[in-house]
Amino acid sequence: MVVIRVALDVPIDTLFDYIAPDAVLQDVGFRVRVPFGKRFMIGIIMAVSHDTQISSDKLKQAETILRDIALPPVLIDLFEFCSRYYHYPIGMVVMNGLPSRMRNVRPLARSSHKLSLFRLTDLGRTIAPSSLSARYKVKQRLLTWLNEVGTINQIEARKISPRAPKILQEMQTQGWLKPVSGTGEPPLEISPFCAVPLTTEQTIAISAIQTEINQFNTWLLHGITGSGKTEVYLQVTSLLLARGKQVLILVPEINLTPQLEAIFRSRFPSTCLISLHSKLTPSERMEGWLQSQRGEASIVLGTRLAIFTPLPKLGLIIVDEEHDQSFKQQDGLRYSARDVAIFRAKQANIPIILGSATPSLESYHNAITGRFRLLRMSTRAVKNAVLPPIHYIDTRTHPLTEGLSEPLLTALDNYLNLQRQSMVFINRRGYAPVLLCKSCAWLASCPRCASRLVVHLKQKALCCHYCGHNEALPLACPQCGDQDLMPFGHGTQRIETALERFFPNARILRVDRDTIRRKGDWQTILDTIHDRKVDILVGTQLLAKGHNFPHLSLVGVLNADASLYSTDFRAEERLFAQLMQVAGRTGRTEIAGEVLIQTEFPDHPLYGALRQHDYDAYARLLLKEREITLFPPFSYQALLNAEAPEMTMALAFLNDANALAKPMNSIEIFDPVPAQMTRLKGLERAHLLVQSPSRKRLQFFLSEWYTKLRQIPNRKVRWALDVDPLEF
DNA sequence: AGCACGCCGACT
DNA sequence: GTCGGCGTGCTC
Repeated sequence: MVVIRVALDVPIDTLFDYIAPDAVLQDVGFRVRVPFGKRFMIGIIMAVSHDTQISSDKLKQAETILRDIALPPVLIDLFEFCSRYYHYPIGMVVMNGLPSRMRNVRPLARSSHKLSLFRLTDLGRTIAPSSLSARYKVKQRLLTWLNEVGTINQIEARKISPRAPKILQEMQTQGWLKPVSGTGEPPLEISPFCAVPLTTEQTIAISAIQTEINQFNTWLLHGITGSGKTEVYLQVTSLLLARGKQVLILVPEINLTPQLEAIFRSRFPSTCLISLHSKLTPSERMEGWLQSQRGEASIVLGTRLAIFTPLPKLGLIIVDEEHDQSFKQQDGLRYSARDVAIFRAKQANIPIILGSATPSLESYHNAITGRFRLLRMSTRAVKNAVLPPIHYIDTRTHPLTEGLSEPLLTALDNYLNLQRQSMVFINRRGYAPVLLCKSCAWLASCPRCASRLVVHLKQKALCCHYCGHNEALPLACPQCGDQDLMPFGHGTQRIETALERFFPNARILRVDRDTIRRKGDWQTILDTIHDRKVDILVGTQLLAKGHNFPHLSLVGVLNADASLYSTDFRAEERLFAQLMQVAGRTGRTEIAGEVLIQTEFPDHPLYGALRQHDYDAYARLLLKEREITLFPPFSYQALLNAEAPEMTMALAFLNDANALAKPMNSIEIFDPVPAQMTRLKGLERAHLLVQSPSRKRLQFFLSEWYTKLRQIPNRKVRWALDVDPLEF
């Protein structure tokens, strides 16, 4: 009797056995349609066997094995590793990692046009976009793109206009375009053209990686902002493309994809590059997945979900901004794409590069203890570009008007007169974070969360930044009826308004999640900044991440101190990284920049190290503290999260869980406590922390504990384990 | 997660 | 009498 073991998208941590008379060993990895309870489901065959533990009266027969696309064995191993390490049901791990389109039985037709990639013919190159009449706006934009980037695919075209695919066909019949086959043949341009000579540090980094290009190594590329990490990525990528290998590049945020994509595309114009992220339609994602799986896509660039892409010829993984929290998924399968990437590189025996100006303390510790190989780049790549001086404005002696100090306003005025760009950074969107009634001290709070509602004056609304709850801005206090409601504190909208008053002639642009949504396009904002159509930028950390603004001279930081009081032991690490990133936005060209930070604690060691741009000194200081307190990276943690309608239920569950835990050597279990965000979306939340100096022992403990936890009869409590948690 | 069964209250 | 509330239990 032939039995197949199937992974199904259900929250039960087991595989399901089915009789499949026609199954063979080679069917592992194929999809299969099976009866499950009263319905049918699509699953993945994880194993083929001759015996089963399941009694024959329960055993059903599989309906059809869909032998169209198979998951390669390495991907199955990867899923199994994730299920084991993160203690999450195997079927849900598998389905989380695959395009949703695969759950559909509809044949995965390869629509012919999706593959096509176009480039200009010699005739096409002679046509200036501006020579076309304004009636052909789409055609103009397609030509401009092609002139700048070299190639265009269907997905990019559709972003320009929904009619673009048709117009591309038209341009092809006009003889302006020719299709390029994306069949993964080695690129014509093997060594990429680099306009600027490499720095010594770049050369050293590249040749170090090059000498061990065929084996597993975790390289920590610790390069200050502007030191040219991207150039190192490009050069190492070209080495592997020349060997016919595939390269996987992970970026933290979707906003960073287009930028890096454009750089890679212009450097490797005839190489098939695809980008994978959550904004693609299910079909687009499926198509990208298939191109990767067939080995046609040579460069795969994407957010954390891209780590589960099948890549038969994988030769290198790059994780850019490796310290970024976005690599950790915060719900469902709580995986760290960076850590999974390291596993994957080891599995494939290939190098992995973790790049950052401010590495996570975990990675930094691994580098100085020799587990990772450290590559440093401490000078800026552009000649004469220097790191900007950082000054502090003591807000105890400099009073604030609308959140802004007089020295900062003077500096803004100076740079405005010099026609240089400035940026004011405040990590809080909206107008004011609190709405307060002056007569009865009522505070606007979210009905579903333990959070304050944020005033959004322009939309005349109160918003919860955790659950999205939105209500009209009240005219009077709902508690006492007094009309004296006061917005308290400052957000980007309020700073924008204040700056408009202080500098009526300046062109001010606010950049945060709200304006991105409204304008619909991050790219147009970037263009506006690059074309110097803006004098003062006001924004959140969205502005800080990875972007290069050559005309920026002044960076002002408001409200940085908030993180210094945080109970989160990683808050300082994050604040330091964030301020280093913000400071790095300026002085990237020959023209020196300047950073002004408003703070109540200018003598805090964090600010001292920041002034020196000394990541190492501060990282070592933080590591000392972590060593004494036995926090990560000197211990490994797991969090048991529970949520329920009542806090008592959540805590009761955690107490039961605690009682079930077998006391073990070098495993420390803390008491259950309410989560930082006590209530979220109407559910009360609590957790229990487990800590151990040994990752192995922690894993051993968790495996045993998890099997017991699964047997607790499920009351109204939803629970999940978070291994290596970043949020508490 | 679905989807059943099952046992109590308020309706045509 | 039965429609429907959601507690409990199972899915190979």
